[in-house]
Amino acid sequence: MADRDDFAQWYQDLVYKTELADESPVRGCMVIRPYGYALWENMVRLLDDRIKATGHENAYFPLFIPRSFLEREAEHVEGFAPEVAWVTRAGKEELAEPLFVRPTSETVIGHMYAQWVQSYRDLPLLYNQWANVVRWEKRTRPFLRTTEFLWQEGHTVHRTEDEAQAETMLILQQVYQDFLEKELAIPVIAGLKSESEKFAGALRTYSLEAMMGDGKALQSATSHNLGQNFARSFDIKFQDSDGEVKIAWTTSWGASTRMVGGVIMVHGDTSGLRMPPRVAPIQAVIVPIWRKDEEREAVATLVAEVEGSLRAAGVRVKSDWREERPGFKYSHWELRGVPVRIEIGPRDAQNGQVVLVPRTDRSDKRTVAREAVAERVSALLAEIQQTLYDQALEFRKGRTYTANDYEEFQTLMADRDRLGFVEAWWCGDAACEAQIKAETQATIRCLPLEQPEGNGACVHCGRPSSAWAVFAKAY
RNA sequence: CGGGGUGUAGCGCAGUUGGUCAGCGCGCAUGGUUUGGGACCAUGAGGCCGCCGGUUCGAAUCCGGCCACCCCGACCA
Repeated sequence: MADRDDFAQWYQDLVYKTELADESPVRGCMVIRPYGYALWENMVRLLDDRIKATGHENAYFPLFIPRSFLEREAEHVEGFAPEVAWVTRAGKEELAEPLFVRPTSETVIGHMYAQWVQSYRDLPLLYNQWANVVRWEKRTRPFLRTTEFLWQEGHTVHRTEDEAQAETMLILQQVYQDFLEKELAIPVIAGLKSESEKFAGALRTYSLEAMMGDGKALQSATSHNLGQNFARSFDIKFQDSDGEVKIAWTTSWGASTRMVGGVIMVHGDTSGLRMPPRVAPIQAVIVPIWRKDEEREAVATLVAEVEGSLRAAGVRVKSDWREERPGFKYSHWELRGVPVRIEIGPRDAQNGQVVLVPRTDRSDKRTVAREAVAERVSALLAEIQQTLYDQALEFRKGRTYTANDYEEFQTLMADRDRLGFVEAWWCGDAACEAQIKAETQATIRCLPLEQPEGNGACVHCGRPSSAWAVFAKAY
């Protein structure tokens, strides 16, 4: 576990050792275990709150979709066909029309929307669904890329292009960016995807890019302005107030269990996970310490009291009464990333105090009076949440570079110990982008929303460029 | 789908000139001593050595075929 030099191995070991997930009998699929699922549930709750707060409603659409639907949007087919799983038989019967397992639901939802939208008065239509999807990827990694994964996908319909664009940005920034930064303590860069990296069938794709502990980028959420592409293919039309029949504008946006991988890779350290308190399945763990029976009794009384007051204060707390030595329990919970450890031993029972130890700094032990525990733990959780964010941002800043020429660019991308984000001008030519990828493995993660003034020379070809891009190796 | 690798106890591995080669560490069970940073002792449970076939008196070990998984690429949230 201490070996983070082999980051991929460190990551995988951590996922399994901490019991977040386990391998399944089916290649590329994983079992999300209770500890991992509890984390996901907390993420779902906080993200769902934001989705609803911005006016969206949840619905559910079917897992199976008729083959013909996939073929309706040309770019969409091309993009997803290679990784689609098919159902061709039910029992002994061959199906008249094969069904595919949704890799995403634009098609079936578009089909339904066409029936539900008649008038401009029906708009906007703002629905979201929480679902599983299947993409038959060649190469998988737990949470980061699994054959089946869990996510939410929002699908909206609008009257005007401006409205659709506003929705796309609202989701990107007010929903996803806010969620990632405030709840997961993961700083992200919001930006526009290049043409070659955009969603199959979209007009424009925006994403949030986060830097992992090895300097690679993880696309953590995406928001697509689909323009009228899907509306045209699926016949989503409405009669406007001027009496004219118009084609609608749609968006879609998604965030998945991949974000769990982000939490691991952004915050994890050589001792294991570091759960952001806001989503930690267990925010504080009480480790009772005793030798003799009478000590245990005195300790138990204080543990019960502290546990009660923490629970009353809304803290997710657990007492670890297992017959193990304290040191064993410390490392056990550190590995699992519990933000705060509370040690309660005979000395503490005697003095009416407890010892708080933040996961972010084990040497920072704090002795707290029993009456003040709830307040102090709550404050400490907030402090840890902030510390994790600050450290992640600091790390990203330290590994973000500006490349003035291609040689410098290549040097940066080749140095494993300094690997990170490289910002540079880009001419906008897909050929240039492809060559950079072929030569350095780095891709354009996004064109950040915040663009510098003026323009410069493309880092690859030197032609005049007005686009400022973030390049990185990506997951 | 190309290149490389590995299949032996729940996990990690050793054993592969054919015959005390069914073993080690961790974990697990029971009992005891321990307990403020990953304890120790004792006693146990647990494996058709990936699968199928062949060679042989005898195969984890040699031969042939198959399967699975992992790593590195191309594809991707």
